[in-house]
Amino acid sequence: MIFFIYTNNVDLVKRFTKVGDNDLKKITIKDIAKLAGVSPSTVSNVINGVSKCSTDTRDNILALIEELNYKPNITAKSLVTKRSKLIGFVFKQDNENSFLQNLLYGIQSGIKNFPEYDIITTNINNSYNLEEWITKRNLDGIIFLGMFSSNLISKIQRLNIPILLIDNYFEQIPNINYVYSEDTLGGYLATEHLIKKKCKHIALATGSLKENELFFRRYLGYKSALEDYGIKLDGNLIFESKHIDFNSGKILGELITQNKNIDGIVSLADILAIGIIKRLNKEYNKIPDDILIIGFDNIPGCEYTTPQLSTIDQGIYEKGYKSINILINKIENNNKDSIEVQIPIKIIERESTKK
Amino acid sequence: MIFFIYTNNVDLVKRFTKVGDNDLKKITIKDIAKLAGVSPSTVSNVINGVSKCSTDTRDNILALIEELNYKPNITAKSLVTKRSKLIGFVFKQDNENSFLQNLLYGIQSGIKNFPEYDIITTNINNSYNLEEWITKRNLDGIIFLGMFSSNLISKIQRLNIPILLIDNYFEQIPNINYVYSEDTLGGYLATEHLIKKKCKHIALATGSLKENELFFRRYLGYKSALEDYGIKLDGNLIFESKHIDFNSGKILGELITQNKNIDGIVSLADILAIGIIKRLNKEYNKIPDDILIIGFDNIPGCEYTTPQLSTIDQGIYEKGYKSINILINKIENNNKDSIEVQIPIKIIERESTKK
DNA sequence: TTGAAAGCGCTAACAG
DNA sequence: CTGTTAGCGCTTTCAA
Repeated sequence: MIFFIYTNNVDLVKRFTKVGDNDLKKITIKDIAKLAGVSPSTVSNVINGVSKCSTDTRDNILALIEELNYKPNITAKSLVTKRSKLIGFVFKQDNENSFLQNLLYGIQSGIKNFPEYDIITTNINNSYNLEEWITKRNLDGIIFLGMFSSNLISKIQRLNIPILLIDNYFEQIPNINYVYSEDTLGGYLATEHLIKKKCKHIALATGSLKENELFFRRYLGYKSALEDYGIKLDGNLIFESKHIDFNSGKILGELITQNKNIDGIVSLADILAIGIIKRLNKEYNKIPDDILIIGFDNIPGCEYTTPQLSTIDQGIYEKGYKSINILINKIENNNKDSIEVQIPIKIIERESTKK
Repeated sequence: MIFFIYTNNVDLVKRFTKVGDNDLKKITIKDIAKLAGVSPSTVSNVINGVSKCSTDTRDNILALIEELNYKPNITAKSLVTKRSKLIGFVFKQDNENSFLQNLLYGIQSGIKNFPEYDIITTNINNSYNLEEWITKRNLDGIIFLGMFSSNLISKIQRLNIPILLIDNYFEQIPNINYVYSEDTLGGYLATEHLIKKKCKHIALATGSLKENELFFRRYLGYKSALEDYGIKLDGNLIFESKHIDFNSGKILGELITQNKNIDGIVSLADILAIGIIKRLNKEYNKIPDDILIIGFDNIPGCEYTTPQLSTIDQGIYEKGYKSINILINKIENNNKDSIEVQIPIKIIERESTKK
């Protein structure tokens, strides 16, 4: 039988426990208790800071914990407390989430403020049973990135754990938390930016406005800006795409080239804008001389295009960081109120609108 | 006191357990046992398929499990089996991992072949104690993406769990598994591709050849190809960059423009190539007329540039998918042999080498 | 301020 | 083929 020790003071352990020279033992709360000459419950109390005890025993126990590098077994703890300290993170493949890395990195960094917690990820497909996953792992909370059906979300809600939606806008179901960008403002600023550059016929490239509230909000910003500057909204200048990817962008680009009046494009997703640029460059190399374009998201690809794409930065890292903070606070405080947080956006001017 | 039921047959439970109308109860193995009129261990045996039992009791138990939608509590199981069924996935922010999403998606998809297992992620920074994380969560195995110091890996190894390194080449430490691409072949094919297009002075854009074995192997392919086609390797045509990102690419591009002889570039990372293209386009718009360029990785950004970047596709999704498979098989079979798997690469010809 | 005892939900001998 | 028992490492009453 081999045990493992994760301690620097093997001698101390050997002195008090039956551990041979070649054995290794993993320290438990009992070991600490025995060495400190107290009961396991006292050690547990000290660790968790519940009920006070004499400074002496406290210090003694803490010193031992430190010296033996004791780490409580989270599994055992979970079993009794019914908390896994595990947060689920769910995302789909289908959206061009070039920013997934950043977001996940933000989440991972943010969760380090809560040393007990960890992030566990999955994706879903038709046959995948998310409820089972949550139940099986006894998740304490869950984050969804992007659009998921309200049907799914409602189901998950029955499991009675805090839910946080990133970049999703549903009918406001209680006990669901939202983190998104200042999307409407972003749409406004992007449009205003073009207006101030003297664009008169500003096209809108977007995902589905009926099915995707995210785009709809950005669209509202576009609309308001036009109104504020006395430009009439022209439905013919709105180009919707079901899919949000590079090739769909090229298709929109194709359509846009057919209207020679257009002198500005607000693309509500960078990846569409990148496709549009690709298509426009093919026809005539006139960005930004004849036509300006601005995107939304600030994905890395914005820098790769020629010309480089102006855009609305949506603070992706911060989104992840904030999200995990909010969710864990909900969990810890057992707070059922629904919260909505907007991450500030900012405009990034690059070559595609430099005139 | 409120319980939760995750079952469709509340009545059945109520009949046998003290559960009021408004209570909900979470099904345990004891419930199944009681309802089936057997002992918990028998249920456990059936679930885990150990030791045979009469078809009758078996069917009966299975039917109940199905009907009550019983899911074993993985935490309780972990506590006794000492297996968390949790695989750690560690990556850094610093490399431009535009492919992280794909890779992670591959991992997540692959892990669905092992319904008990899940993937738990973290990143590391200077102060982060990875060993503590692994210990705390009692991880069954761990995957590293990219370069990590052999120092770190050795430390982790002491924890005695299977380790799998993706895109990393260390001195071959035993019990460590490797998944990487056919990097040398890729370097060879990329170079040969340019040679066949009549390039005579082929520059190499790369990360550090001393510090990063990944690039070194790709470089070996470059070198072999030149040899095979009787072209002398010219050290002046090798451009190393410490960092692998877009801006470093632009810097390399700057250097490359200073040697007017160069008529082909093999870039051992797409992201460098994209920067190079950006810089070259500024000077003279002569890709692919005067100078060809091919990258390595096939990240989405390859399509966004003008011209679009030819490259070596390294099967990122498959890498993730295979990796998790290998690792879990190691765990399940308690197999200590070290394994190395190469994911096949293929050349993708786009505009930047179309001549 | 501390400890004894029970138990979270499961598995693993060992008996029967 | 099945049940009894003990116990994983921790927390949580409750009593001392």
